[in-house]
Amino acid sequence: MTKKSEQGLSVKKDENFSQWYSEILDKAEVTDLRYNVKGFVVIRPWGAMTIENMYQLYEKALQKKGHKPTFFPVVIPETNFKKEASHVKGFKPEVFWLEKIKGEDRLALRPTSETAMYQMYSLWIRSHRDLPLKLYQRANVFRYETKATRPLIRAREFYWIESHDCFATKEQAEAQVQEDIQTTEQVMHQQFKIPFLPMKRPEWDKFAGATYTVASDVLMPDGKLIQQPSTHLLEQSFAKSFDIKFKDEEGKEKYVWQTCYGPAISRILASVISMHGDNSGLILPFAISPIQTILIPIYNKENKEKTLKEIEKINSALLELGIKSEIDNSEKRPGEKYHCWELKGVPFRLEIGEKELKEKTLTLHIRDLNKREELKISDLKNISKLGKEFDERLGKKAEQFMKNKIIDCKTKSDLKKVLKEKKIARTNFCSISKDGAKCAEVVEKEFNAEVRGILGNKKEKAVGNCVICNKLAKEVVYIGKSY
RNA sequence: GGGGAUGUGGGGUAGCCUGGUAGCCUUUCAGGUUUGGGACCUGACGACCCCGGUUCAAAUCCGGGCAUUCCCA
Repeated sequence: MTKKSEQGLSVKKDENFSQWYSEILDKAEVTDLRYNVKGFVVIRPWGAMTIENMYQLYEKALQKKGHKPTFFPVVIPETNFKKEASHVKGFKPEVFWLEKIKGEDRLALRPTSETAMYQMYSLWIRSHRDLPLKLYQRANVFRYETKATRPLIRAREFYWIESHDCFATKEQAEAQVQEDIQTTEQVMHQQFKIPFLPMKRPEWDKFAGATYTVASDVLMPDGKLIQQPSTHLLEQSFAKSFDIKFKDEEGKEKYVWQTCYGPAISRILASVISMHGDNSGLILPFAISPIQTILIPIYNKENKEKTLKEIEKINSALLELGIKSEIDNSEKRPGEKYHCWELKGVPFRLEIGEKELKEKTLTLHIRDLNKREELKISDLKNISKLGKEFDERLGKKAEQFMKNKIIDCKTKSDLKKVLKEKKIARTNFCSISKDGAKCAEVVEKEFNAEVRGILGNKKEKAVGNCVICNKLAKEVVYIGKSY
């Protein structure tokens, strides 16, 4: 085995995605899997800094739409947790319970925070003037997953944002669901460059306690769908259980209408890694990379001092421009540095050596294109523009990947073929209310796939019959394999 | 959900069948020489997943547990 394959990635992304994914997490120093508790991983600085950037962009978008931050306790008393019946039923098997402390209520580690936050909401909301109330928190949550866990993809602890909103009317709450879909579009798609299908889930697959759920499905390179941010119309089920009421303009007491929204940042990172990465390692969008330009000095004894001095100047200029820039001053040789930073997915590398000093230029290496260009020192200010173009290329590529994978199906054999090709089927289906559950079971048994739902942000009209039972179809659904 | 495979220094592995000295590559650390695509020299640190059983003797055989990983549905 050559040194190169020992130190770089030993598998190709399209040949063995699972192994590629595990290896890249380790070698790019995103996570360390050796913590040795099933479903829990250590997130290392490179991963944590990326996650931090993602959090900031997400929170900024939420705040712009009127959400305010909070922090709630990680523990939820059992009595609270049990207040909303269908919520308990849905989550009960997944809860980590703390051992009971004598004389105190038993405590759950939050799997999600409705039952923590809403008891406070009932204290905070009194008048229609308190509405809408739109709060969120940055939180880690705990779920006892029984399926196979995968780092960042399906873990027993994950890092997310959950926003919980209260309104005076149902219409406002439904508008919030649409706003949440827009937020996913603006952040996950426009900024992280992860395209998605907003799927209104079938009745049998909605969030425990919700009237309906719209979840974003993202396609992974192995052809499986992964659920990303989901938004839920809770209507008044929790409001009634937690007694969240307000007096309207006429002095009438009413229950609030609620929604909640949960983007799991650590899981979105899994999609970012999987969607954009290549056989050389990660490719991080310019918008979220902890380092946007890495500067590599190349020198010999004679010009070392001069080179380092010049590179300091360039680094300062970049920092001044608001670019996250760093100099790699380690004692590794240039070639090793190239490989290292390509593995970590830094968008741009600037090389500065004798040639550049002489010509007052820089050599710019572009990660996704694996191409070198000459950049004049006077053109440093173009880096942010180049960063935008960098992200646009990632976005286009991702969209193309997704677009080519949604195939219209009319028959069971179409369906079989499409799923075998690791694609998503778009097809007529009898119903996503309870009536359709039987057909969904057939899909699961015969094709090992799931009915993911209908588009959540616009209506697609079904013309024809259900692909399974052949009765008149009410819906156009999307069917795919999933995580 | 079902099935298979594997646990040996930080990482990758040999040894296991046929019980008896834990070998190799890499990383890390120290010092030195180097610096335009994964450098070299010298030296050092560091391991048999856990619990039980068989045996004079267990990395090796047996049982259980835990963990990792792949495949299928």
